[in-house]
Amino acid sequence: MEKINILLVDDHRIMLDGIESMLQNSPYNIVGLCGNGEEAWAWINANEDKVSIVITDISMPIMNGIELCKKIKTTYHHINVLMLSMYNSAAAVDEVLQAEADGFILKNASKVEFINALHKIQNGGTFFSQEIIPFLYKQIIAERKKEIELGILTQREKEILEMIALEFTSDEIASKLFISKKTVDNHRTNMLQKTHCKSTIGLVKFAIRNGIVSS
Amino acid sequence: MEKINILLVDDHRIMLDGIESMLQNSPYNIVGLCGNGEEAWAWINANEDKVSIVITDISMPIMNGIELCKKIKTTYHHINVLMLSMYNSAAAVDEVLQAEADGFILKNASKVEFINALHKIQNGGTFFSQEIIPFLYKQIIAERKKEIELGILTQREKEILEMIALEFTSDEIASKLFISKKTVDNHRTNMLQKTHCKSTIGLVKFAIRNGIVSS
DNA sequence: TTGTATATAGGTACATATACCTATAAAATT
DNA sequence: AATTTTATAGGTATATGTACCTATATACAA
Repeated sequence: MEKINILLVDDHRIMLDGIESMLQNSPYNIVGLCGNGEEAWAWINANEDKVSIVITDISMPIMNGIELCKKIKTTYHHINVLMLSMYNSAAAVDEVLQAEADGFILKNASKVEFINALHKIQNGGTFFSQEIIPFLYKQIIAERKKEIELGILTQREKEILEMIALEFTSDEIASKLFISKKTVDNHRTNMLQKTHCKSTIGLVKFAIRNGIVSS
Repeated sequence: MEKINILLVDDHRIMLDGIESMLQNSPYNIVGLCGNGEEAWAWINANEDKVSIVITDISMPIMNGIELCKKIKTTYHHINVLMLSMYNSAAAVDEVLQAEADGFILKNASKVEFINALHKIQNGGTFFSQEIIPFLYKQIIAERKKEIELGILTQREKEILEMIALEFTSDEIASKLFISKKTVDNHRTNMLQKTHCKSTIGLVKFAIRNGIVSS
């Protein structure tokens, strides 16, 4: 039986060793080891037909796993990607999904789970650690809330809110948008009502919370 | 030659495997494996004379490596501790030093460095990864900057800034602090000057940026 | 000990924001 | 076709914040 070729990408030597020893006596064959995304990307470009699955850490120097995954997915559709992470943070899960990885497991996964993930991915499926699921769920709920929270404002209101949070006064905003100061103030009043904020300060915190501006 | 007994503590199975394979054909003998600090602490209390060196990860569930190290160092002076970390953050290094660990290396350390660290520690010495030094320096600079940013405000100013960011008006703050509104306004003016902000909005963003309040 | 920073408080003037109104035209929705 | 939302703009009054001042007592540092 022919073995499945795997490229291992991780900047932690111990991790590479650990995974390598895990895959002994399995149908998976490690054909390459890389210490960061850039190295891995060069390797793949030189050996695109020699690898079926790329197992990559998320946080690495120079080029991280997310970027690597995005590059792979836009150029080599036949290569599947399994992401590895130390922590199950909502942000990480989100990034992995956006990078369109085929699987995401934590580094404390058991050998059984690991092999299982590879098996599913190799067969065109996806695999996400059980531990990630509740986090993912929370993330989805949070995203929904975020959209709802932002959804209560119109495009114009968001535009004005951004300028408010950028420390422009109503007068300045009016000038920049070629509208009356009075109109800007009306938008302010409406936003205060909609967001149940007491003052501009609350609006600014709302803007930061929802990613309209950064602090 | 008698082997040196080692207790391995890490919540990542792959990491345990990796270290175990690294220590094959070495004078070190792994006599126990634990998944977190609490487990390890119980193990040590039951086998205090069977272990010479504890190799422990820093971040673990229930009880982390720092706490474990502190407990070991206050009760069992003869046990040496080598801390492992995924990242070389200044905060981590600082904590490791405070916990009085005998060594601190990163998880991407080579086998040679690993064995070297154990050797030095076993002989009553200490070992810290070279890789930690430059990062530590940067981190310290960064920490200093942060402290400077917050340090430009007095305690009272920070107190008032927090209340401002919590959407209280000067009048309300004055009432709560039993001072004049005029005093509060003076603090505002001073803070605006110190932080080079245009208005309260800038102050609030400053407060959020520096962790005085959350958005 | 002589300055410097801090916390306090007042005056005056001006700038900015907010709370109520009304009103109109275009766009979207029902 | 009728209704609602959105973006626009005005009036008036008040609330809140900001820019300049001065001033005092205390604590801390050069």
